[in-house]
Amino acid sequence: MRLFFSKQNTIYTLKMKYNFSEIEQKWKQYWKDQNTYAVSNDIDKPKHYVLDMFPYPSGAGLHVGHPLGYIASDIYSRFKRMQGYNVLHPMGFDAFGLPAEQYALDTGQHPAVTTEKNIARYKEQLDNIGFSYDWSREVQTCDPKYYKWTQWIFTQLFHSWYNTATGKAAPIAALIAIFEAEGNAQYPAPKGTVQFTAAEWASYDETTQRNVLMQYRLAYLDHAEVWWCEALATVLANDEVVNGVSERGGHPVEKRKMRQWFLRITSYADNLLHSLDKLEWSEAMKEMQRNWIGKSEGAQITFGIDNSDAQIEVFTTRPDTIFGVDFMVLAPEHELVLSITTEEQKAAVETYIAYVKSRSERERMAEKKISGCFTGAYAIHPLSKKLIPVWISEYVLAGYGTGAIMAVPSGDERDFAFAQHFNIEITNIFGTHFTGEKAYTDKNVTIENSEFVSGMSIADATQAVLKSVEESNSGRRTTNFRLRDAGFSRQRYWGEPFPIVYKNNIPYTIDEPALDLKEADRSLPVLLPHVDTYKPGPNGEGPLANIDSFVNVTNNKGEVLRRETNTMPGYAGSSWYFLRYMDPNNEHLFVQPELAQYWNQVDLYVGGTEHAVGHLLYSRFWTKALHDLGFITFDEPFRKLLNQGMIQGSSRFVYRIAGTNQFVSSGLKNEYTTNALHVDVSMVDGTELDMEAFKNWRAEYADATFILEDGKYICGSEVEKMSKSKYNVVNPDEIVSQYGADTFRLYEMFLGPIEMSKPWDTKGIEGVHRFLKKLWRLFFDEQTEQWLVTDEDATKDELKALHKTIKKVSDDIEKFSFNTTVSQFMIVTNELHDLKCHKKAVLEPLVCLLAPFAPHLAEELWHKLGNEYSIAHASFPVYDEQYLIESSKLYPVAINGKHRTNMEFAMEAAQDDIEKEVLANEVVQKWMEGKPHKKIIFVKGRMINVIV
RNA sequence: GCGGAUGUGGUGAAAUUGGUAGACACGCUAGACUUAGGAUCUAGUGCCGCGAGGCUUGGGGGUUCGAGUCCCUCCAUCCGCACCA
Repeated sequence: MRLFFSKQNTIYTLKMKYNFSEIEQKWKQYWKDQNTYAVSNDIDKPKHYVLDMFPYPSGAGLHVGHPLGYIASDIYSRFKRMQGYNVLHPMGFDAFGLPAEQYALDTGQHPAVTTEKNIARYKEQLDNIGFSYDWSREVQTCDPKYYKWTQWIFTQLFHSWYNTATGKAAPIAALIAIFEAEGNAQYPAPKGTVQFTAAEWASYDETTQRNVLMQYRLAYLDHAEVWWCEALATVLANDEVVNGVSERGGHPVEKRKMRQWFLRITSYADNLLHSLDKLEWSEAMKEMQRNWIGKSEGAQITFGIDNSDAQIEVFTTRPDTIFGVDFMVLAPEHELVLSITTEEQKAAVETYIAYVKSRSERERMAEKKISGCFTGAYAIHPLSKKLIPVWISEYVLAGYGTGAIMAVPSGDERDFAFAQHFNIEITNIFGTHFTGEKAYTDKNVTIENSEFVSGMSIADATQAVLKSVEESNSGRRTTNFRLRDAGFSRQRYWGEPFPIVYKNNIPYTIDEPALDLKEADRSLPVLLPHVDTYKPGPNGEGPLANIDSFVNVTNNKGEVLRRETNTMPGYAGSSWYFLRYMDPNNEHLFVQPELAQYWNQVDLYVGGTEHAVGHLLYSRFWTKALHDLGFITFDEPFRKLLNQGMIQGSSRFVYRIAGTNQFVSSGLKNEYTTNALHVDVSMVDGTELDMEAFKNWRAEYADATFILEDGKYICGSEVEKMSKSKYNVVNPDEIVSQYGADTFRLYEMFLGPIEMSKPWDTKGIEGVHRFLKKLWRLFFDEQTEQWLVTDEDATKDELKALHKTIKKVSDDIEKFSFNTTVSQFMIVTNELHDLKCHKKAVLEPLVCLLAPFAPHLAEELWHKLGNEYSIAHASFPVYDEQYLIESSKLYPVAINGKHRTNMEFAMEAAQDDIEKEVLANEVVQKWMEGKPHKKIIFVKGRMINVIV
């Protein structure tokens, strides 16, 4: 049996050993007592705002992947603070959401209770890692003091419209004034078709007027499809629907239209697109937003229907191909489908629609199998007057464009595949370019076989067709966006209630005089009521519909009115939280203007790419709307964005021989038929399984037997997402207690570039831990328990090592290249050990450099060096070029591009002299094999290459 | 399907942006010190080869005196896709 010696024994016998747990506890307490990280609104100081995407506090707690970005932003914050900036670096919680509600459904525990518990746990875990947050500025989106202002912003959006003439949101009162003066001829509704004069407007009753205004509001009611599960009598989120059935219970689901709130983000599509240019985000991230917004220029063209008054509007980016139209395709949900379908096709169309109802949008887009159904109807070509069959197919989506396309199989791949599959004859409009084998999609071509545009380029043909359809009133130029208005309703409990009450089925915000609500019901926040059950309400409504005392409001006239029972989605609270940190306790304003002006944009925003198009787009939209309405002075929330990668789990597998309780080691598994099973990574050292631990893991493995290789059971491994179900989760608390927070912080940074995904490997942490111990030994002799630091003057070599490090560290932090910074710390520590340097003149600046990375250890050494204030307020060292100048360079010398030897030359040596010396060199002569040199390439300070 | 990214030793990675590929670590091998080692120190460690030397940055091709880096092409893996947040 092996003997294990406890760490504690050694720690207490050697006092001067690096005792991270003692050090870290001491300074955490000190920072707390001294309020070291409290941020004042000192508006005379230069500011820097460093923000993390706040977490959703899940029941599972943090795993080692979560803090990666937090560590990076903390390093940057501490760095900026030491450079003299007033740094706002807050943290909070995105605390409304589906998981807490699901947990409540399963266990009956109130989401408020579990959320509070989870937040407490998160804070404890975060504090463990030594972050420099100002917790007095914490926000929680589920706190009524916070969501009061989320509701307030919603109210502003409800009472606003987007004025296309000014390109800005404006109060709805201004729109009403316009309607009263001139009707809406100059201000058509974004998606509506109503037109009226001032006189007509005046003649409308309140209901009609409100309905018209609804078509303009930035927050508005409309109808949209949601996943409906009859068995659960509820609406489901996309990820609650798996393989076409509900995740819970596996019940069938279908899409159903419901009245929902929306935010008119599409009004800002162009603005959101163009102002990307002024942001310091990665091109990849901007590209994702551009694609999401999906601007495309084209035309909307109207096709009549034979024997019908109905008209089909299509959107196309290729009006030039209009004479190549061989069929039309409507989205199966298109409103005209049932009315134009002929009797003979009715049954087939209905069957097809039923099939599509069970399909998610993503399935439809990814589907390679072609499907569709002929409606029996024929459209009339607006120019050639030819009759064109009208089909429906899932590849046309109702939400994009007009939900209908003109199909040009010779020029579009999907149309081509569709035509082939259904044997639709293809018109060739590209002459010899189109072979009949596949669609011709190249844009550099002459259009043929197309009446008056034959022989034209695509550009010319596009203009000619547009002119023609505009003249015949059958089409117009339009810009289409892929971006859709944001669905803002959830039929759920755990979210912000809407500050909306209905009167005569018309929504009003609670403060509107028309409702005449009692004082108590007229002010924000509308509190989320306590419930006893989280079951859905009737008719697909959320749980709030079950609570009569919430739903019914009696106004001053004694009328019983009805509250909105939907709640807001998860992104409501997260769309503006960065503003609240600036002034978190203000009871009168969502943020005081002077503070918003001072703290301004977030200078560095750190978070994962998974938010590329959701959260980041919505926050930009809210910021722009708040800016237009005059509440803040900037129209982009996040100036610079840093995306951290994911830390993946490294899973371990054992291989059970099929039908037995015998497990075979990884290397021998191919000799048997086996099933791979995840095992908990904590039972595996590297890849070697602790067989005893495994037997004790679960009763079913108690009498497991093993087939070993070299006396060991070796596990298989695979990199996967870190998750409980894969038993590969590593908890930061464990790492911190074993190695300390400073080691943990350094190791996460050392793992690789911050924006890259990488697997977690606990084994590698020894390296950085060793480095900290080695650094410690520059200050202390562990054997003699002596403080080694002296006041001697530093040598040239020592200063060079120091200043090289100052330069590298400062440059790398600005580039967010933290992994190379840690390497540099290791390099300089190795160098100082070799130089036996224990001089304060070198070590003190070094401690300051290290402070953002390993704040506890740095604080300890800083105080041991005789400083009385926190290192958080020390100055970051600045390098001096004079210590870095090199007088000579060891050049690599290559012959014909192959590196053969190295030769040292003075930096100032003349090229002629260098060439002479190189040619005279023995090694060089050997490789030149007596041949004359053609030329010599000399790059000063870099290399020498001799060509023969 | 669309969009975004990534491929370099046994492993995580570095490379001054076109100039000595593999810094810094992990792991491994050998040794020193030690009552002990999961402390510390020393040496070695991309691959092939006894050696001289050759090969090597996912595969193939190209530009260049010189390519991990630029261009073309193919392959593989990961992430997102609108009600998870």
